[in-house]
Amino acid sequence: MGRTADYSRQSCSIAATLEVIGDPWTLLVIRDAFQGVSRFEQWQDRLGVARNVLAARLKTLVAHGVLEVRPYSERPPRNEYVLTAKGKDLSDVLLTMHGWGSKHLYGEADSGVTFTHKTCGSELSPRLACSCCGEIVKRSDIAVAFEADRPTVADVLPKDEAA
Amino acid sequence: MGRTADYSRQSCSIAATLEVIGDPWTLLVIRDAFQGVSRFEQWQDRLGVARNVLAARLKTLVAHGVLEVRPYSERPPRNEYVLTAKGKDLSDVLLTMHGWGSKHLYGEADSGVTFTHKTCGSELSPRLACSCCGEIVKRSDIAVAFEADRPTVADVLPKDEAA
DNA sequence: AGGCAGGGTTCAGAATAACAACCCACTTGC
DNA sequence: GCAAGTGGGTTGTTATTCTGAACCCTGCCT
Repeated sequence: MGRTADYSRQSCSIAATLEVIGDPWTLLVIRDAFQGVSRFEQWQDRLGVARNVLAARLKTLVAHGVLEVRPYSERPPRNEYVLTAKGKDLSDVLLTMHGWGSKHLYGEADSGVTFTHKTCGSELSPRLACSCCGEIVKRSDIAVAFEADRPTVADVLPKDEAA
Repeated sequence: MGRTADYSRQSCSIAATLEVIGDPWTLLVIRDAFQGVSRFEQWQDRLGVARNVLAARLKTLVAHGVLEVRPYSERPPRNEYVLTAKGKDLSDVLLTMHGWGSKHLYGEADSGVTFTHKTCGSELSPRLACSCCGEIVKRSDIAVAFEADRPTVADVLPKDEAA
């Protein structure tokens, strides 16, 4: 389920990541999860997404281990969805996307959501740092390497047989 | 064009960014562009995407100023597509996605593409740093703020009247 | 001329997303 | 006790989008 496109023959972490978060609405669902949304109706209200699509997205995010189902009521049966550690690690992706959009799309206009870095008080505009040496990464300092015969996306992701 | 989903009523840099790069295949097109791909046939060979979809994606990326058309031959007329500065700034998004996929999807398996940080020689696993104070950003150090009545995505993006 | 390459466009048909209605298990109001 | 309301979905239909394959055009090669 999800987009029609099939990335599974690629052998690339980016393609694999897109297989998980690349469906329409998915990343906005995750964005809202970071802002504390955890229930079906809340997402539905905020996004205006079709209910069946939302249900499908939540299901596949759970299947991929990004969200976790947590029953918060037995009678009547009610679930909420919370980010797992894996899901929380997507914050970097969201923040870099926010940074790019703020810089290149909104410019000075300023969108409705801003992230502030508490320790220094400034509005966060993230740069990438190398976790090994701590330096800010410049594009020119990056070398890309290709290796053949690596596992494809299909090898790595669980089948979405959510039938 | 693109995904059916309509994010334009949102007021959020993330949604705006998704409006530009959220269509199926788009981010893989950009990934390949970073790896030096600049011509129609190259993308088509590497991605296996339908030709009309590829043509549509290139068109909207140009419309959004992520790619730039450059004729490299007059007779016969031939175009190539290269990343603009705006497009090159998407490297951070690609790198964080690669980092997440490598860590959580491929794990030790190692996908076919790796990024090396030349200055320290290690495989790059990016962390976010605050461009203001230079510190590595921890999730707990981030405060989210909402402001009402900001321009929506529709206000900020050019209409895709690529008719 | 015939074949081929690059860069597309134009179809039909299949797979999704959108929209709207409906269902079920309670809980609350009267 | 029963109607209405709420949360969390499912089940249809319709409308778009993607896919796949064929086709077009300009020029180069032989």
